[in-house]
Amino acid sequence: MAAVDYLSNRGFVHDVSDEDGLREHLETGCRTFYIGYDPTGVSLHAGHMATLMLHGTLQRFGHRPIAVAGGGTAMVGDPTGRTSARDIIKLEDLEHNLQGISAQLSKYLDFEGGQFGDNPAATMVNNADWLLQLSYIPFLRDIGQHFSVNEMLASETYKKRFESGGLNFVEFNYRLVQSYDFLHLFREMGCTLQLGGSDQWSNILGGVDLIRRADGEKAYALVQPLITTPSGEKMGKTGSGLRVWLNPEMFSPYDYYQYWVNTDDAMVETYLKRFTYILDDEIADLTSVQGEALREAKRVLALEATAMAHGLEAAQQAEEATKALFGVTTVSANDDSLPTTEIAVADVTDEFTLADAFVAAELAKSRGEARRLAQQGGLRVNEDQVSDVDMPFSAALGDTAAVILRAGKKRFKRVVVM
RNA sequence: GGGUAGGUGCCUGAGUGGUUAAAAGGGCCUGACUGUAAAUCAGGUGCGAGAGCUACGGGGGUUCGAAUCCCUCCCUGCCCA
Repeated sequence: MAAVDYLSNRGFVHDVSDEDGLREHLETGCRTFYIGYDPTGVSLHAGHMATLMLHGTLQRFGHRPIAVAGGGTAMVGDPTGRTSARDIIKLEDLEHNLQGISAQLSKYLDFEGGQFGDNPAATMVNNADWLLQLSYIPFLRDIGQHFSVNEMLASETYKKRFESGGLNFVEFNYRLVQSYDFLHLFREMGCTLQLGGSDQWSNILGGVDLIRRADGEKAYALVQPLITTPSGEKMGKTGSGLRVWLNPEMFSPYDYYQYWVNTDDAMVETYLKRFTYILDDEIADLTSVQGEALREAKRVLALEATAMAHGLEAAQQAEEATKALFGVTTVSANDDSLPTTEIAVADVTDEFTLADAFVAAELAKSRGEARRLAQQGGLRVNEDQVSDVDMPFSAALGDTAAVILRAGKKRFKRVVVM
């Protein structure tokens, strides 16, 4: 199947600059393409999944991916889709962020080459390397001349910013800078295609236009639909607003698995298509059912997504823990693959109450909250409902060294006294 | 640079000297119902066992008492240059 058709079937295509041209282009050789990653955090999160999958998919079709870390553009700040100016990031943070992100990219892209047949290796570059050297006057002369202010002002992106408070000159230049990236990669690395989310459409087209105007050459743009939850939220946050980080230190594989297994019924098919490499037929089978049976599809989704981000072993552990907690078998407090909080023996005095333990395990923000939860019947030690959060933790512990604390139906922690 | 309107809890947004830890909505949490889904319903939602403490952009002041009045600084929008 042609790459373009696969992407289209899987729901990756929101807009293409020249679909027939691109199909032809991708079928007649190994092409170089890029996606930009914003290094404003130390870790990517589930909101980046769509991008990572798009990136990895095309590599599996034998094309060469470039991941562009926006080290330079992060210093400018993309005004797209924002109602206020982005914080401009500090240089030292940037370095740190780039390291974290590149480690995660390697889970989704093959930087060695040959992992999926004869695919070329992916490369990562930092646009700070060329952007920071630019001289203002030559840039204005060579690049600025190709951009129409009228056109930019008319665009939805900038119009919105005008209405909601205005934007500064730095942000206004973002379009030129990102377009220049594409031109640079085209010239230096033969990159002819830029991918992104549909919010990047105008920025990416800016680059396509620039390549045509400056060098008289053809380049392509393809953007994918942004996925929102049925309640209209962007992906990548839990209900309580926590980011679903890919870094296991920041968001455990168990929680990551839970994030996916809790997928809304209506989104299961979309997610399977976009976030796994499972074949179409199998997806069709999994999603042909209704009601409770859909949970199997969610299980597969969660396992695949977790395995990709954290490895198969971690994903299976998360699945086991899930079965134990929500299934018939009981959880063992001795199972050290469960998310665990360690408490020093010395801390477990008679003053240290059950409420303190729940706070320590991050299942309650304060003792007051633990108390409220208990009143509402939401706290458990192992299987037993907690009625008195002021009892010493040691009493609840008995003569064991580990217990399972639960808050509500879905949150739990294994607590071990060391 | 001048004028003007603002900055309240996770968010939107009331409150203009005293029962205001701060209306109302949203969000979130817990429970019921379920399928670890959605929808619905009930309760909860600063810290503290409590006394009490801390909170309405920052700092200072007036007052028995301030989110509310005064001074000052910072920030944002709008209009003019």
